[in-house]
Amino acid sequence: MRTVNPEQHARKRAAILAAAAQEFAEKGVDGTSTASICRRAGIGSGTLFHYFPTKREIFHALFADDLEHGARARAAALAADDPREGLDGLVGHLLAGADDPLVPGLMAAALFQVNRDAEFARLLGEDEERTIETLTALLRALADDGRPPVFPPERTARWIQHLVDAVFLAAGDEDFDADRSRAELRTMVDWLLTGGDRTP
Amino acid sequence: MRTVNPEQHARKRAAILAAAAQEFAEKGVDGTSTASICRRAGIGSGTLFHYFPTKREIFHALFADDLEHGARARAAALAADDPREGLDGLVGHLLAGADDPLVPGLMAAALFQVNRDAEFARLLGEDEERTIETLTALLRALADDGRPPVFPPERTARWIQHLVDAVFLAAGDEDFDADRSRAELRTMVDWLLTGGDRTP
DNA sequence: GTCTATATTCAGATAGAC
DNA sequence: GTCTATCTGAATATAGAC
Repeated sequence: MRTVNPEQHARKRAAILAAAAQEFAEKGVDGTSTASICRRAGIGSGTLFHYFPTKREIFHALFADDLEHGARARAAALAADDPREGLDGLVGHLLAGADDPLVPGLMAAALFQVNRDAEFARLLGEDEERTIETLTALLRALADDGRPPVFPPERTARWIQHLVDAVFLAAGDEDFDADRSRAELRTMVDWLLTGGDRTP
Repeated sequence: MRTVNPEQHARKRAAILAAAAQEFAEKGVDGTSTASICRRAGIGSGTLFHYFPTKREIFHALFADDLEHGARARAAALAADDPREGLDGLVGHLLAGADDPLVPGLMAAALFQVNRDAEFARLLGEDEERTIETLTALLRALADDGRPPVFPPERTARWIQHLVDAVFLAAGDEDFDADRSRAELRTMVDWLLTGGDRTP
């Protein structure tokens, strides 16, 4: 009998998600029809629903895949020798992908969906919570090590998250330069961590 | 003959905008029908289109009204005796309204609309540009006065704008506290302006 | 109430793995 | 040769605009 070929399945799934991402970024979730996703992916509607049960789940999967990478990045950050190194690595991971041209459209679609789709809100909310927890733990480790941040660890963690969000928001700007923004963000994080102290 | 009563007209217009704001925040521009705005405002569809030519224009008006306040705030900031005072005042103005419960929904709707409605994008884009110009001018004045910011004036201005955006984004969070966020933002702006120097 | 748009289902057709 | 993964596109159901 014929069996599932995991590689082939994964490849096609990824192709469908890529097509869906373009559509969602351009027209949002509600404005995108399953037919247009099928057209772009070059498949029939039956195939689409063979891979995903509903349109909403396609959108969720688009983000859920990234969240798994996030979990690994958090684990790596906590396992780092120096909390400061772990923190830098995690921030670097959070900023990855900021220069993807689909970011502005997908960000708008996601922000909109968070207000209307409770399950999606939970999905993103839990991931953000985990990130805050990890950042907070790293900041506490630094504080215990005699390097306390400017605000309390939990609030500093929130602000690092805010700064990352700000970079993603700026990604839609005319003159956005991902590398420059990343460098400036690092300077600001550095200040949040040290208050400008230059004691090595 | 019967003449328009400007006060009555403005009152009704404001009432319609308030009803529309709720609908747009909940369901976005495309998801909102003119019928639902009429229902919430307690008016007939004929009345709605007497005040506004199209649904899109209602959405534009919602923001255009605020932008006029912005123009006045910028003028006041430039006229201040000390650039630092003008800057603080302008930042305060930009943060006003962050605790309005409709902010998360309207922010999502606006961000989405910017990607799809060129005229709306121009409306917000020009206002943002003016704000950046004003902030940049104030920062240059400070620099000429021997108080240069951490990044070049133009980039520092962008970051102040980004930080304000980030606070608005955070307004949807569970434990959002507008006053605390405002205070923290002021601390960070303070650092952007001085690099942590405590020379008075 | 009618009518359009579109998410989802289903009955089949094809083809690869055993 | 059989069985199932994979795919298709017409059919269905339904929501919402007018």
